[in-house]
Amino acid sequence: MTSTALFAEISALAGDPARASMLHALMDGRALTAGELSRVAGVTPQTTSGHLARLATAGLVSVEQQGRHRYHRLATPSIARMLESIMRVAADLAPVRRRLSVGPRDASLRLARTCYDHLAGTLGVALADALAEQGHVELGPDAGIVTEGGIAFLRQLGVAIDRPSKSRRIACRPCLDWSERRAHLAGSIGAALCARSFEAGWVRRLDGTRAVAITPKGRHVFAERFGAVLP
Amino acid sequence: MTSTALFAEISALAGDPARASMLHALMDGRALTAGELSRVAGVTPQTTSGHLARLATAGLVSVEQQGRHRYHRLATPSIARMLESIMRVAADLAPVRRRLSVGPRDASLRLARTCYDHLAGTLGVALADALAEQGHVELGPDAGIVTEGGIAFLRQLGVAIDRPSKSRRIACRPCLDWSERRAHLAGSIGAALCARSFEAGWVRRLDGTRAVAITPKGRHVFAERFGAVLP
DNA sequence: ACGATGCTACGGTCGCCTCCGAAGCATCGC
DNA sequence: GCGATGCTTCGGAGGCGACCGTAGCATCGT
Repeated sequence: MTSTALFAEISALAGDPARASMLHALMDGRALTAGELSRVAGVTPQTTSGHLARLATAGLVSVEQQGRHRYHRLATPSIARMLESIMRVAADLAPVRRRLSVGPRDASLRLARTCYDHLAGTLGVALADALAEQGHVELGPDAGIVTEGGIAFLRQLGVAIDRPSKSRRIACRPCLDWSERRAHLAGSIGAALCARSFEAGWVRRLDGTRAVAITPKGRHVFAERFGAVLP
Repeated sequence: MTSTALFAEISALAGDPARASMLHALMDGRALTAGELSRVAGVTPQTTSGHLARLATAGLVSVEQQGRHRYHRLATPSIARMLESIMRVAADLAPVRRRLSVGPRDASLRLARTCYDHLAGTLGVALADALAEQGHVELGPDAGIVTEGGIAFLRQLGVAIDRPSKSRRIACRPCLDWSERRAHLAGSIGAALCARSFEAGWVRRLDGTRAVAITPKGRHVFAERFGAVLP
């Protein structure tokens, strides 16, 4: 198995529309059953089973059996990053092609959603902008930095931040997504902020999708404490 | 054209072994002719032509005609990052599968090579380690920071660094690659360091591959100035 | 002008892979 | 126990796409 062949195999696995839909659905970091993924992909359960078997043996998804359900999730965070980067290219290429479908079904996704382990969409960008505006983070072209004040600010709001032992500073990863085409906070900081948002009830998951709803409490916190401008 | 369909299309384009080889070869950021790519992929010119046409119309590669040659390159840096992230997943998955081929042909690639616009391989990792050791950069799990001393140090060596206007600090992007499985410097800093290395004759490109050779002068500079430990 | 080189267009073959229907196995609820 | 649910395996039909041979067009060197 040469390096290129494995590369092609992984890409080909992501290159089927049905499997792409499933991987897309798993991008929020949750574990979904084969039946749910079947409905998402729009194919019959037996076809889905075959797809999931291939994804599992390749190591892209991990399977966990619970009773008569089999829960599938992305095997590693690096796979989520890979899917992210492909979506990024797709967003770059979309204007050249036809316009992306912007139906009402996408509206809630555009406003706020999870991107594997962090918040994305208008909300994610607004939070990143607000944190930068207040001097809590500094966002560069390749990466970002959480300032001393930012660490204190986030800790005060209950966001669990692990400070690296050696460094006094914390670097964070920006993530460009398809809807806003702007940077939002990813990496461990983004994950901690997202986890805290769910824990504190600032956002809650919407039905069975990647979309999240901003609660009244969350809207207040995001506006008053973070200084984020939300539509 | 819905978002998922475009995602699948891009993945499928990268999912063919012949096209994967071509994209792999283009990862060093240079522009290659159809004939070169044909030899790399191991297929006939007419098959190559078809593949390149599909890659070009999709927008993954851009074409530039010069005489009777047609030069192809990756259309955007985001595409290089996408390929990088797929290679990263492939490297993660490789131990589970069979061992990667580590023939003598790969030896020079493992020692030093370009990764689109920055240096990778043992050299890339050694430079990153040395810069971190000397306190010129601080590498975190998600991103890194170039310190004030690091900026001065790199400028002194002729590395062109654009300091962002607003921030006093420069964040940089780490890149994990398949051979070392360790972080090396990517992003604008990595690109500047790589460009300077070619310009100053510290490294030179090896025949027609991604591999680069470390010149005697380069070996001296990397060891004495950077403090990098090279085999 | 002439052949050589680099690349592309067309037509046909072949193989892989996606998909579903039918059937089988495990688990859950009653 | 017994049916219902969730998922998988098997088998076959269908279609897409990769590949090459042949042929044609543009460009370069002499």
